[in-house]
Parts: sequence; structure tokens; C-alpha cells
Amino acid sequence: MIVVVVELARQIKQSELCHHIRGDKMLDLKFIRENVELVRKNLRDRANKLDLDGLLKLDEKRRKLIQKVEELKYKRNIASEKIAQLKKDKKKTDHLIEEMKDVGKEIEKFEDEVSTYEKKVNQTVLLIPNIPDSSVPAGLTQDFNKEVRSWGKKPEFDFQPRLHWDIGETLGILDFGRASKITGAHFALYKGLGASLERALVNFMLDLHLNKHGYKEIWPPVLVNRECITGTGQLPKYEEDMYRCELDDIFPIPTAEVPLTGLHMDEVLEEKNLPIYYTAYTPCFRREAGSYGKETRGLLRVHQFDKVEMVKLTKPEDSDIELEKMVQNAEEVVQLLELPYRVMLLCTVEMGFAARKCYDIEIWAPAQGKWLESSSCSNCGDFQARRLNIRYRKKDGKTELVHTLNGSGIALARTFAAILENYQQKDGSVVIPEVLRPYIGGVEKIEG
RNA sequence: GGAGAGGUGGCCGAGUGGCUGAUGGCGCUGGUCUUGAAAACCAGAAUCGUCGUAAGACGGUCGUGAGUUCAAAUCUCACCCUCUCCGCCA
Repeated sequence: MIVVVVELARQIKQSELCHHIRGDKMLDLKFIRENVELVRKNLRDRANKLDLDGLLKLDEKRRKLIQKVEELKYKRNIASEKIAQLKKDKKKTDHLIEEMKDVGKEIEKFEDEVSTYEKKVNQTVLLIPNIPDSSVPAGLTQDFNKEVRSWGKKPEFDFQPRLHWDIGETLGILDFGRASKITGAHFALYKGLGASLERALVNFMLDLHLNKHGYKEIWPPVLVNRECITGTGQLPKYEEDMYRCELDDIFPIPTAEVPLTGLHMDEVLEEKNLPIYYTAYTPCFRREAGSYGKETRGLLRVHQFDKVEMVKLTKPEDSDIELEKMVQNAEEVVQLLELPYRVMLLCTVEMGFAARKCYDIEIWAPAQGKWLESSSCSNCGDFQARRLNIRYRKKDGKTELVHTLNGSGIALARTFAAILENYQQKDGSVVIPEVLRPYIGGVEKIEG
């Protein structure tokens, strides 16, 4: 019973929000109407089972009802003006007022219907993913991802390389047992030089993006409200993947992309201030509902991990080139750490909900013999800007939606794992990448 | 958590029931003037939706939502946020 009530409350909150969030702004609905086949193909390429025809029918019904309401309101407005005039002239208005009472009731009836359909339509529209860029390969499996380039050389060992969780536990820098004791499975606890290494990575990455790449540092809240996270696109579709503070209906962020992009919600930016570059270190929280299996060992899939994130707000014509630059910024992190990696252009089905085009950076993990996704850089076009209502004023005085981009620069847990596996020595120690040493008190090696 | 004040267009700021989508100022765009710029002057410009090939017509929008009324920026209620004071607190 309680569960039912909670569920109901959640649905009400959601529908209220859907109404509130751009309920007045159906621009994308118009786009959908005018580009039905494009949207249909998008859904197909992303293996999304949304009922597009059902949506179109609801929308048609909605528009018919709006016409009725507006007709009645027009009638009422004319009468109101007349009443005002009659009152001024001290003439009788009773009959008109009586008539309008009935009209008012009719309006109310139709308006209720409109809002019913509007809610349904808006809820559905929020579930339609972004349209991919034409350069994105269409495909329903990861085999359609395209390797764009690779960098570095895979290390060769004259001994059997050990897995990072093994190395970490042996050196006493990772402690999964105790993490699980105080919290639960799939949490990480860093100890001693492990903790220091994590902190060194954060500081190294932030400094690089600040000093060399021109990003502005932000330290945002890591709990955000429903509106913000609906704006960036994680909601409503992925609610089950999110942690949630029930009492206040706020969410621990799955990525700093959410607060960094949401920052300018409902704002009109100055053209001269674009592009805006933000970077932030935050912990990230993910429930990872339904992902079990081999990928979950060690640091590969944990519910809380650290990440340095990059976000850009740009003019529409600049976003393509800005994405390329952002990927390079992320790559530079990996290059300076001297870890072998490859850059993948993701196919339609592999991209995030809000992404129009997305590159992944995968670092080689020699002991596991596989590539670890360590960064995802996406151009979201105006998709998030529309949901968040972020615009800029152009020279001609008109406003236009900005484009938003986000990318990991980069995710820490898997980078940490890759460092252990790539830099491990025969004696069980791990060499600290040179570029990190100033950040870890000059330590060159972690030994047991 | 308690008490008070407030939330209006890109910004500031008028406006307490009926041509108020909203006076005014700043900023913005175009023009006149100027060698150029500034100043001054003139003009333009909110946003969303519905119908329409279009011109345009109409409907909505003053923190959010509901209510009163023939009619709400204006009255009532709830909620959110900001500021000031008090309390509590890492």
C-alpha cells in the first residue's frame, strides 16, 4: 500500500514537472511533426520502442481541443470588452454576464481535456532521444562503433601481469572488503598512497584544463533537483539508474555534466561570452541497476566514482569543432599519463540519450586484456538547451538556443585501474606516472 | 526552524480588478548627424501556442500551481526561491 502511494506521488510530481518543464514550449514537438520519418529512423537506430504514431495521434487530438478552447476564449474576451464599455456607460450587463458564465464553464471543461492530453504528449516527448549527427554510424551493436585513432604502445611484460584489484589489495591501497562492510557491494575505498594517488589525479587533471585548456573551475552541489536533471536528459528515462533523496526529491548526480550544464537554466547569455568552458571535479553516483556480470570486478563498475568533467556552451555553428577540441583535451590527459588508448566514434545505439555525436576514449588494461571506457565526449546540439531553456542573444537582437557539450576529462576509477595495470613491476610495485609525482609529494613508486 | 520584506521583459524598475504584453531608464539593433567614434535625435525589438502556403488573425504568458470573477500582474490559498533579523549547526 505504502509503495503504491509513493509511486503515485512520484508520478504526480513527474507529471507536474513535465507540465512545468517547457510545457509551454513545444518547439521540439513541431520538429517531430515536420520530421516524422527522421524521428522514426532515430528511434529505430537507437533501438527505442517509443510509440511515435500514438504520440502523433495524441498531439492531433490536443490541437483540436486547443482550437475549441481558443474559440471560446475569443468569444469571452469580446464580451468582456463589451461589458466594460457598458458599465462605463452605466448600462445593463446582466444578460451578457449570465451568458459568459456558461461559456466559462465550457472553457473549463475543454481546458481540463487539453491539459490531460498536453501532459501525455509532454511526457512522451521527453522520452525521445536526440537526433544523431549525419556523421554518426547507424548501428544496433557496438560493432558499428568506429575506431578513429589510437595512441601509445601496449606494454609488454616478462611476467604474468596482475589485475588491478589484485595489485591494489596487495599494496594496501584499495580495500573493497571494508568498503562493502560500511556501505555495500561495488563501492571502493582508497587507502594511503591509493587515496593520495586519486587526489593527485584530480589535481593534475584540473590544473591541466584550467591552465592549459582555458576552462573555468566550478565546485557545484552534487545533489540536484528533478528539473535540472530532466533538462540534461537523464530523467525521466533513467530514473531507476539514479540514487534519490526521497524526502526532498533531489538526486546525487551521476555526472557533473548535470549541474555544469544546468547552471544556466532559463538564462539568456551574451554572445560575446560564448563559448563558455567549465570544468569540475565531483564524485558521481550511479545505481547501475541491472548491470551484473564480469564487468563488475574491482574498479570497473562502482556506484560511486570520481570524475573531472568538462562542459561547454557554444554557438550552434561552433559546436562541431568544439567537440573535436574537447576530445583532444581529454586525450591529452591520457597522453601525459602515458597510457595507451584509442578513440571510438560511437554508433547510434551506443550513444547517450541527449547526444548527437559522441566519442569514447578507451584505455588499454593489459591484465584484463581489454579497453576501458574512460571518457565520453558528446555534442548534445540544442537538445539540452531546449529542455533547460538556455539561449543567447544574437547581433540582430533575437535569441537562439545554445549548443551544449560535455566530456569526461577524465573518469578516475578506470584510469586508476589502468595505471595499476600498465605501470606494475615484476616485484609487485607500481611506478607513479611522472606527471603525477609533483602532486603526490614526489613519490615515484608504490611498494608493498 | 521562527518573524518580516520581496519575486514583473536581457538588466533595473513602475504598476492593487476592465484597451497593461505591461509607463520609464539602461543595454541592444537599424537610421540621421560625424572624417571616424562619442553624444544627441528618430525608429525597431518579449516569448510560447493554435489556425494559415503566406500576409496575418487569434489564444496564452508578470516565481510555480490552484481558486474567486463575465474579466486577474493586480484579490484568496498552497508551494518554491531571494533578502533581513532571531534560533540551531559542520
